[in-house]
Amino acid sequence: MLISKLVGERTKTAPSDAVIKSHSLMIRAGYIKLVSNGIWSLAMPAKRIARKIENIIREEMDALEGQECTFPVVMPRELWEESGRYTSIGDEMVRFKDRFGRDMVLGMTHEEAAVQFARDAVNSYQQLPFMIYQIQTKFRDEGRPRGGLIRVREFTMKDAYSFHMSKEDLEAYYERVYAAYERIFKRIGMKNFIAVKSDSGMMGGSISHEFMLLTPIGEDTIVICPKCGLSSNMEVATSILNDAEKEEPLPMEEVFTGAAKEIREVTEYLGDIAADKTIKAVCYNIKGDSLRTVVAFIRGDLEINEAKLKKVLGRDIVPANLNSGELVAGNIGPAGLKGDNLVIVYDNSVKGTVNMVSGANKPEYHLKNVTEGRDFTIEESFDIRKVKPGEKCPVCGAELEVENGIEIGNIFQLGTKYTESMGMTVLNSDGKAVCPIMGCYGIGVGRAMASVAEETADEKGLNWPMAIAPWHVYLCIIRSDDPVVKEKACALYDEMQKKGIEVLMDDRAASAGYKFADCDLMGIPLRLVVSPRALENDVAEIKIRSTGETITCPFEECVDRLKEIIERSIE
RNA sequence: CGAGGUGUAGCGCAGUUUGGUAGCGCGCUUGGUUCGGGACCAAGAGGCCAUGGGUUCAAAUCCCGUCACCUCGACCA
Repeated sequence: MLISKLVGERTKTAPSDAVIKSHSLMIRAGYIKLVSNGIWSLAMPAKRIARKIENIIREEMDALEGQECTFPVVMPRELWEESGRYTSIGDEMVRFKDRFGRDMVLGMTHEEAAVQFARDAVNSYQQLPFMIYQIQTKFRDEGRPRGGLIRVREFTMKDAYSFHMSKEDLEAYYERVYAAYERIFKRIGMKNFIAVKSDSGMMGGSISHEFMLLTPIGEDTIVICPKCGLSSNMEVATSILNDAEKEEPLPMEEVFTGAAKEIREVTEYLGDIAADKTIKAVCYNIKGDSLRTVVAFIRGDLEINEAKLKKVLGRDIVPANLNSGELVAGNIGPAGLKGDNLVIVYDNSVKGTVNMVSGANKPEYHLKNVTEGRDFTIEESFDIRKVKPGEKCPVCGAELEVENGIEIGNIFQLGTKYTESMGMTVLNSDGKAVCPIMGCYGIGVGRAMASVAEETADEKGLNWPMAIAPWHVYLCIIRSDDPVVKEKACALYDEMQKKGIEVLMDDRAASAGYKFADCDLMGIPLRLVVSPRALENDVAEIKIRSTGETITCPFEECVDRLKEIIERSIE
């Protein structure tokens, strides 16, 4: 490819609205162009990277006996009603009518399509297990896309679906996919990633993992044990709290606290009270049922984990509107709390507490020395709290750390949610119809690309690992107006292409510095300079983008040297 | 969906306070001089100032509405 003909504008100045490296640099290097909020066009270099990532994924999926298919982007409402997700999924799924007035949806995931595809074709246990996958466009109408390709509405995803006769078989296959995912992310050049236990959310199913790139810009929060390696998404992470000191219960008393409502205000008002000696109430409404209010009690220094609370309730929740009800916002406490339509949930941290401060359920007053078992009684408590750094690992007891990550892939043990709801059965060896057990496995291609960019870019620009670089070599002609130089460079260009080296030639009549800067910005791993100076000495100069190392070699040998470096860095 | 911010040439921005001929840098075109880390000179091209409605002799500028984009939050297989 000649850079003079490459469509995609490279700029010296960063777009003012891009706040993360990969977003800003991919725009500056002419890789991506915004079309609409969360919707991008990819220029040739980005498309080449995407294709290389896809091919690596494809190889690994094929090695797992995967069968590549394509499912449709547009599907009819009826298909999604079979699984019940036409109504259970919210605004994230785009719905529209076709010209005949039929309800259609844009695919945001393809469990329904995969089951619909497989259920008629597969009739016998002898055809299982199998895995079908696709690499295709998804559309999810995100509320707030951000960060360039990190969070978008339209994107390319590899999604795979496996079908098994037994849980054991699924588990064994799941392990193989897990290992394949680790290989995929390593092969595309990602370094600082981990697999974490995750919430299976609307997907259904039980066991699931997310593969996360650890980075401060990540939107997900991950709890990691530095000692035993246990790592979980914050949504499901658990920890052990330090035991409270044993205390004798003191008589409960009412204290005036005026306008103090938040824990910080109350502890400041009362002077000598620590936040962990308080109980706070956090209120929610059940989604679609605004009459009922969920009151979650938790120790004052801790935070409610809404994902866990949702699971305990089995319902979706939204922040409560307390203006209309009988609750006294800011003064809610477990002792003496009365009200119709209340759903009270206690966090484990409140169980067995002694001499706590909590709301008195009337304006301007709190209670001191509230003691569980005497002033109120917990029949059942749950873990509905967020883990904080420094709390103890539930497995080994070491102090947990909290980091941010970008989710770049996930794997789920789905179970029979879709095969049951959509009526997919096969005959087992006893001739009995059973629903196959499913797993599903996703990787976002664009997000993986942006994540690698984020991890490898430096102050000069992008910096692609050889395995996914848009081109291996940036052939930089200094003095392209010199016919001898130009001729030599063009000969090299042809030779490299014959030998399978992917090369981008800078044939422009620009200064050396200008070209070097573009090369660095685009992040091409190797730079080959052909110049009058080098030709005079019959040498060529190779510069390695990632290390800054420069190699001077005899002109005749440079293509072979490049070939060798490329092969060494892809293995 | 809530709060805040921004829309002026392909990109980055000034001009808006105090209404009066649409500007700068980069990039682009042409010619010339340069030529190993974003060269220089000269001459050009390119804008319905997001959009709709007001106010005014006159609106990028003042008023009202709408849209788009960005940030934080909510939401998110």
